[in-house]
Amino acid sequence: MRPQYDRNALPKATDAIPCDTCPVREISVCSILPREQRKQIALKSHNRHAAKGDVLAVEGDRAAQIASVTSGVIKMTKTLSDGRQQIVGLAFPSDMVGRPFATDNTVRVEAATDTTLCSFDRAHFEQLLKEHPAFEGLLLRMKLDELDAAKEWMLLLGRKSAKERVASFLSMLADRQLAPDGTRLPRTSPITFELPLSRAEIADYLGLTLETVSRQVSKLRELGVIVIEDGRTVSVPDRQKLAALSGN
Amino acid sequence: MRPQYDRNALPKATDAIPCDTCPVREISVCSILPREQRKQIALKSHNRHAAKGDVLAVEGDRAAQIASVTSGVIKMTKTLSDGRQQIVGLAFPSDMVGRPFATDNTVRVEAATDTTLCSFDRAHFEQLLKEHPAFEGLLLRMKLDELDAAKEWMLLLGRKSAKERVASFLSMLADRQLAPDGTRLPRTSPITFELPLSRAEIADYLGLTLETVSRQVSKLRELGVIVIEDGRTVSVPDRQKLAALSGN
DNA sequence: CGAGTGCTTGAGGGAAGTCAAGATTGGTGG
DNA sequence: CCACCAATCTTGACTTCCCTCAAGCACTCG
Repeated sequence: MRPQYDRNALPKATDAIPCDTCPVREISVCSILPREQRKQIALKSHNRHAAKGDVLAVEGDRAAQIASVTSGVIKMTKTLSDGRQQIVGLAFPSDMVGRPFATDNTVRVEAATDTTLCSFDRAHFEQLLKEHPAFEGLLLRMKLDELDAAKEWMLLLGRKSAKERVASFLSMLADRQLAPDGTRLPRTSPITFELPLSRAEIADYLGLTLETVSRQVSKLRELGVIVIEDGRTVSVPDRQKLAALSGN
Repeated sequence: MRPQYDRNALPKATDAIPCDTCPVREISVCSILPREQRKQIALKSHNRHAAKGDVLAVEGDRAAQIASVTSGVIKMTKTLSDGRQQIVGLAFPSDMVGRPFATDNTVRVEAATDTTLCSFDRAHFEQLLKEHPAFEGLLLRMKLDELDAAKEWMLLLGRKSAKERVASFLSMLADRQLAPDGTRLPRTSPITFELPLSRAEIADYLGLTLETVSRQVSKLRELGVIVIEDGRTVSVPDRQKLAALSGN
């Protein structure tokens, strides 16, 4: 069965990178598995690269691949028939994308930035889950966390003001930044990072319009809560202050 | 450690009902397990009843129980510090409530109607998951479905108009109704059902105000898409027509 | 029968959306 | 290296949909 999207947009296979040098080896699904299991799992996976904008799957498409993000950011979107769009999830390094145990995708999967992935055929992946209950257990835990995050986002989409949404988004990004060695950073220190999304994409994530996002970013800048180094680079001198504007 | 909520509000233990007469035996988690495993699981569970309004857990509380809903509807809510509320999930018969593998609840759990539950201590439940990979696998599948539903809801909260939200909600309720024998109903036939939520609760679920919900329900009634038998009882003569107003 | 609760309807206001210029940025090729 | 073009972002003016506030209605229960 042919996929409906452009084959050229598919991520290209690259030379296999052993898990030992994987950028997220400390925090990915694989991290807590014993070396032996890890090796078996590595055999079934292959490293892929996706350029910004590459579409990995579309709504209604056959769900063929499951992957762990090793660098970059993947966005998952849903679209109404008249074109209104909503980003329903972002996958950062160590997160999984793809839908095990379903024949069809319910979301469009697209690279928000240049991305590297550790990818599995869905059938192989499901086989691994069956053979390694520890792996399945870990995936369950990850999905439970994802569900908690989704609920948090439902609160944002249902009840927060535009300013609170933008502040929450920036706060979330700050919290998800990784140190150069792939480990997580403390939750308090000042931080500078690249926005992985355009204003339009941020709007689609926050349930706003791009103009509203732009206005609210400007207001946060005027308040001194954030510093815009250039359009896409943001500094947060005091994360408490930003968090205070996030509602909650 | 004492729970922070009123002990009197806790569901009361009732006489054990064997799985063989469980109202959701055909569709619950347990349904596809072999009889032997089912028996072991039943040993660890107990039937409980919760009256409408009973609070089973609050945000920040220790996560102590996991339960399968056997009748009624449970709502899960999140609240901002200034009182704004959002319902982030409903659990219908055969759905699970509770958060395995986390010490604290991130949501408030409350009976939206009179409810019966098949309940487990969290520690026992986690033990069962460990001992029965098939059970764990099934829970994973359920949580993946729940995640899909959450994403669908994010689209609603982020992008749909008030009228589309109300139509989507009624459409979803119609789809989730069970026949008297506990099996699922066809997706097309005309249907009459009770709203499990008040106007205020519907508003909290849809990210609207209760006045807006009331107005939109009135408009759908004027359009002839729904018939209000009495304040809480709704008939949908043509479900296609209702679905057409849901956006998507 | 009156009080309480939940629901409906109306009038007015405000937060975010829409439409429309400009300003910046970044990529490309001369 | 710089100039140009397209894409992205910002800002402004106006509109709209939903929220807020308020009043009245329909049931239920003491």
